[in-house]
Amino acid sequence: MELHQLRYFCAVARTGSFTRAAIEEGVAQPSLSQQIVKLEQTLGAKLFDRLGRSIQLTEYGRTLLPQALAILRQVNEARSTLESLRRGVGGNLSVGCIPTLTPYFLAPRLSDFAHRFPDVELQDRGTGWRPRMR
Amino acid sequence: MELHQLRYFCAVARTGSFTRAAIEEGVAQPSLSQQIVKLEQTLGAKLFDRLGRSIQLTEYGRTLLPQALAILRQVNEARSTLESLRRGVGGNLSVGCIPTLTPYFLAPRLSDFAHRFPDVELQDRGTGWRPRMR
DNA sequence: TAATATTACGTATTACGTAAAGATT
DNA sequence: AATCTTTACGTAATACGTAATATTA
Repeated sequence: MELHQLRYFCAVARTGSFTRAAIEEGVAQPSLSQQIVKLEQTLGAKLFDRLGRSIQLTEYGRTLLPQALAILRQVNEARSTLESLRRGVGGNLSVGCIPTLTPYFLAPRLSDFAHRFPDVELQDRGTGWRPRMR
Repeated sequence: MELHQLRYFCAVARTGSFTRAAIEEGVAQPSLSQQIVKLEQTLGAKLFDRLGRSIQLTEYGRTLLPQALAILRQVNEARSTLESLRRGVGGNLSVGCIPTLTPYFLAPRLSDFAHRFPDVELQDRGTGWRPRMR
């Protein structure tokens, strides 16, 4: 399983065509087709049903697709994170969140952010908001 | 950026040594060293400080490491998901969650699960629990 | 000098492109 | 017949291993 194979797979899934996928990926159709076959062999599962001209994802393909997208997204994220680090990250960003969501939704994301950009200082400035007590 | 390069990178980071990493990965040292250099070139950033015998992650390396691990984890997850699908998934699993967490914590994970194992039926059996109203 | 990383170079794998064949509407 | 995918095959890129060199404790 290689990254370019996952890219090709996603392109075929998205376009529904080996030809269009090859054009988008900038490779020859046969090359792309080979890589898909190879991916299928290494995974031990057919990813597409070839119905003449049209293509349809198999159950395996439908299972792999979101994961492949997630992998590629994460690869791009890694690239852009390093790129940000090279250029330096600047600017100013304020984030708000209702208290109920803070521990489960906001906190882990802030934690990831702090991990990724260790040079960005985070501050809790509060909201000034208080529950009505009267 | 290739998957095997990320594997090599993580191995070096974990072992702190090109030699030990090469042994673990089952390749010759120079080959592994080359791939690390190549990875550094494509990313445009040095990942390790070479201090004679010992190796230390640079800031770029420290930034990349968790992302590389996440990518490899996701790749393995994709593999094992397909493997599970090939073997068929069986058994019986009950999941509980306090109401406060359900929408933000449990729901998206169940959604992912349902997406990954479309043949597994999910049921909400309730908890029998009710808030005290007296 | 012993241990480790890099450089140099030859080899084998493999991804790719072109051309031809097969298949479906 | 036209369009799309697969197969066949030659080429170019590249990952790998061996050998030699450099570097440090």
